[in-house]
Amino acid sequence: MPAFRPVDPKQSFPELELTVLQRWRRDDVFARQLAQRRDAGAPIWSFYEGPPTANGKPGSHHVLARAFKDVYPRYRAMRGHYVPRKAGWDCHGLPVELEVEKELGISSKVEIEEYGIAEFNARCRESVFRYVEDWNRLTERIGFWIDLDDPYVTLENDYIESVWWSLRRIWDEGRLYRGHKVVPYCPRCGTALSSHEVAQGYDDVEDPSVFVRFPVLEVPPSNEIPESPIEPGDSLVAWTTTPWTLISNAALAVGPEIEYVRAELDGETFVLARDLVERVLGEGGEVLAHFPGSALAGIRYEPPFSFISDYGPRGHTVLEGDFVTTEEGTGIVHTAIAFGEDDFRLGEQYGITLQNPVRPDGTFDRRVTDFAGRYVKDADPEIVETLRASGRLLRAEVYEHSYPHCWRCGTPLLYYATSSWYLRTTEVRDRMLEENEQIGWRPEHVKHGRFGKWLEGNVDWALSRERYWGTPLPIWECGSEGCEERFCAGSVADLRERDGDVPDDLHRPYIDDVVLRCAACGDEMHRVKEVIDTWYDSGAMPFAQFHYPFEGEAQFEERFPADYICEAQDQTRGWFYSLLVEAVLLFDRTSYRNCVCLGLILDPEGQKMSTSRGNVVDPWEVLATHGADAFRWYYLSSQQPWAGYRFSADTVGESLRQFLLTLWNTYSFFVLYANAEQLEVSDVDELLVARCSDLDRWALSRLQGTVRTVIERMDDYDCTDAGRAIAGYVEELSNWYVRLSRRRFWEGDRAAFATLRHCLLLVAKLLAPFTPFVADEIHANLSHGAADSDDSVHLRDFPEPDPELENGELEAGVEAAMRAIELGRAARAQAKVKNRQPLRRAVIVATEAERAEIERLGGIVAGELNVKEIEFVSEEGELIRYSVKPNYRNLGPRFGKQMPMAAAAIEALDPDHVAEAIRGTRRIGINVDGQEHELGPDDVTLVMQPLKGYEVEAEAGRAVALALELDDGLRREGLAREVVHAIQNARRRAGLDVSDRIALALGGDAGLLEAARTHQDYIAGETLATSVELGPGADVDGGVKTTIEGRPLLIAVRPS
RNA sequence: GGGCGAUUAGCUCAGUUGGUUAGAGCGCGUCUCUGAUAAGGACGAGGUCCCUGGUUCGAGUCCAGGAUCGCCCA
Repeated sequence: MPAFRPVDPKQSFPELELTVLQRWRRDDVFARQLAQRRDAGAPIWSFYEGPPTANGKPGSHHVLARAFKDVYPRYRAMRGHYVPRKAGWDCHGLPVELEVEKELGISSKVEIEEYGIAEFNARCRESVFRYVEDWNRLTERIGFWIDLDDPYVTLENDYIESVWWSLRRIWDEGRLYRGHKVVPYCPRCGTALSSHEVAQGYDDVEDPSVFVRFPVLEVPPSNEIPESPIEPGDSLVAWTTTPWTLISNAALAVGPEIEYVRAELDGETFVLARDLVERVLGEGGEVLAHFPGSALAGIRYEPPFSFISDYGPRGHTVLEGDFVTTEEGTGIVHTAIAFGEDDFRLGEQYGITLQNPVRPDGTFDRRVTDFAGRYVKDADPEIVETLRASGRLLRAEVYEHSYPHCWRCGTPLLYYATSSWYLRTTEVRDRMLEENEQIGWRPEHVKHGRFGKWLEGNVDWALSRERYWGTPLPIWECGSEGCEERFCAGSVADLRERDGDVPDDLHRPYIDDVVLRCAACGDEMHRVKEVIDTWYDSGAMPFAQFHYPFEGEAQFEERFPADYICEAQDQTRGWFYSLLVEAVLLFDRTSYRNCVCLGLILDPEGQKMSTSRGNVVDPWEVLATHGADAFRWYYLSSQQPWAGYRFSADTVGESLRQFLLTLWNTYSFFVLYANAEQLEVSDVDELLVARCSDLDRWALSRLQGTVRTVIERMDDYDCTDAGRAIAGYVEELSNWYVRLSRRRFWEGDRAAFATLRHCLLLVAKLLAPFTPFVADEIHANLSHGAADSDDSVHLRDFPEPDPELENGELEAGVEAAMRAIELGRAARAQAKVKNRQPLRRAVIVATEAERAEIERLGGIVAGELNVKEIEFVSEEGELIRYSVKPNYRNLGPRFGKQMPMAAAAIEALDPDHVAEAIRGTRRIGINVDGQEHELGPDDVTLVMQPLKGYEVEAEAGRAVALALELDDGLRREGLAREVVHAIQNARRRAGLDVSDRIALALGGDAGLLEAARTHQDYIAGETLATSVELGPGADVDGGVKTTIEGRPLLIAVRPS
């Protein structure tokens, strides 16, 4: 029974992960990690889960978010925090309703109401959990530790009640009000559309484009323009593409800074913006005077229609508006308060009375006698004709532009003033900006960029939706004429107190049946019909997830605000905003301290991944082929997450090969030889630094720096750099430490085993937040061996760097040795001399300091280069030539403009003298522009030029030269190594284990056999041969035949 | 139309406060090594650092303008 569970070097990671998952489940590891910290009174590190909606299958982009939501909590937990992680589900909203509408084959509010709100909402309720099992399965499979057994669910009565509580708080502060606003509105569906919906429905259409005369009636005295005063009878010219809104014309708007003219054409006088005279009037217009728009303010004019005239004192006058441009039209803007956002704002600013003669179905009401009952767009041609008949029409054209349509029914949208409930967020705008300064954003630019800009432009939140499946707005209004009484419920108890009969389900339609008694007049109060924007639900999660303040007070307080949240960048105006604004409204502070924004997942062609494009990668496919660790590792380390990902299953495979397999091979190497040596865990669990080799100490030293970097980067929410640091270390461990130390492992060197085990265990801990499966597997086997244990790396503390194990000089030395090895290998390749052919000597060019370090590792360097001896040539060697380069970084600031001259002067210096100057035995200077400058050692760099007569490779001041001449001894040795190589291949072909002993027989070419005889002990040792037969008499029957340098060799290998 | 971001090798990405020969991995070609490896190593091909100006002794890096792409919003 081996001490360590044998490791399959070709292990399937997906299979491995499933066994680890079972272990976690069996040992209840997640719960124990939580309990361990909680029971120890560890400080809380708070994470808020942004709730997904489970009415669709989770995709690969959800794996991205969940990987990032997992990695930092895991890290913090290992660093000693108690990190509770409560799952959540977002349940309400229009997308859910649309899904259900699609199922039912209906597409309008009328149809929903015919179908029945109760049944409709019941279907919505069912729909939002349709894929919850898929979500739970995926969440567990990718190792996202979050408490799925006790999630917050936004449709539950408790959650709704907490939301009500918050709305009541805001109501009490006078920040929840009913107001009017112009919104994109579909008259056929009878509902406003969200901006997201509007964006889907832009379409090119042809609309009428009309220029209309607005005759001046009266010019206020203060506005007289001396040169050429506007006179009654002049025509102000305005332009519109929606003639039907002219019926509601309430004012004209001009830009105060824009220049306008009074111009004559065919005996008629027009007023319009200077820049647009030609476009509107043609060539013939004669300009009489020009003046700024402010000179027009207050002018009273005659409106084109007189159905409605009561707009208040500033009605049908010229107003100043900051939104006016001269890019199209006339620079004078027809203003219809109810049908445009700018118009509406202008109306508010000047106190224009809001008049809306268009009914919710898009038809004119009775006041518009001539057109009453007509759908507004259909009335356009007749309206134009009427204008023509009355002499008001200056010009009518057809205008093609992109205009929004209802994406469901294709009806052109109207911009339409409708009443909504608002949160007065503008009152806390400055507080939000202040709190935003406290938030750590990743990437940093979000703070003052996308998010900060959004906050600066804050407008009151239109909270209500005239829909069905959402948290009902808890406002009851008195139905009695003239009674303004309203009541905002802050709890279920509030309703009961007012004798409301509270239903079991707080959703529509049941809540609509709750009738209260008006406190003022005693009449009946009914709930308003609206539900609230589902974003409010999600922003309420800091308190609503605990049913605060009705219960869960302690939990709320200890977890508020969150230390960390993470979502995709599109949440800037979604969850990131709703969380902040609600927290500031209710608690006057932000609800999160750090926020990581994730980018988009694109397909390999750079196209956004979406179901409609059909380019989504099924996460289960990735998990089945490469596994969760590879999936996570790709996301966490391949690049900064906000940059977005060019994603395909293949790129995940690449990160698997690149990193996880390197790690796994190193680990399996350890286990293979530890078991071959029959080591026990206790043989290697103590790291005795005193018995370690330089290379051991090097591996340990590099590890400390890696630990420090990982902690520093993880504390800064930069798992990308942290992951890359780990990958860099694993690469060094595998390709330098293990490769150069192999012989020690074959020979059972305990210090090597203890070192490698120590490093791998620490790497497993560093990796635990990243690749929790493979980290736990390696940790389990190396710490306990084959013994069964319920220990887990995830219950351990994160490593701390140990300064005792750090050795900067050693690291520099090994670095120099590595460079020498790399250069030597290059020289061999250049000379086309195989590595197996020993050479007499390598000559290494190095500084004195490097020389000392390389000499410490001389054996390793000689072995790697396969040379008998190493010789050093330092600066003083006569074979060396130098060239001198200026150090721009130092000298640039000193010489400034004279730098080019200084550089030329330095390059002309005698390199040998510079070398002496650097050693401090001589002083040296240059003369630039008649001025003398002394140079210090840091001002110049010496570049050593390679030697002559050797095969050399050189780079940046280092060089390695190889002596290429061979003697018979070296040749024989080279042949012996070729023979070993051939025997090893034969062993492998025979299917022998690395530790199997053999009986060896060799036949064939006499020269080869002679080399083999000379180095018989070496060959036997290398190939684990207990007996060696050589020569013509050797029993090579059944052996394999091969050739070395064209000479035949027969090899027979038998287990002994 | 506005805001934000990106653009470096065929592909995926690094590139520090501005410092003079711009890097890595993958892929490709040639060679090599193997007593762990799906691996490792060497060499090679492959670059208008998106473009144009500017600042500077010096710009992939800083500034301005433009192009293209993406996101968010109108």
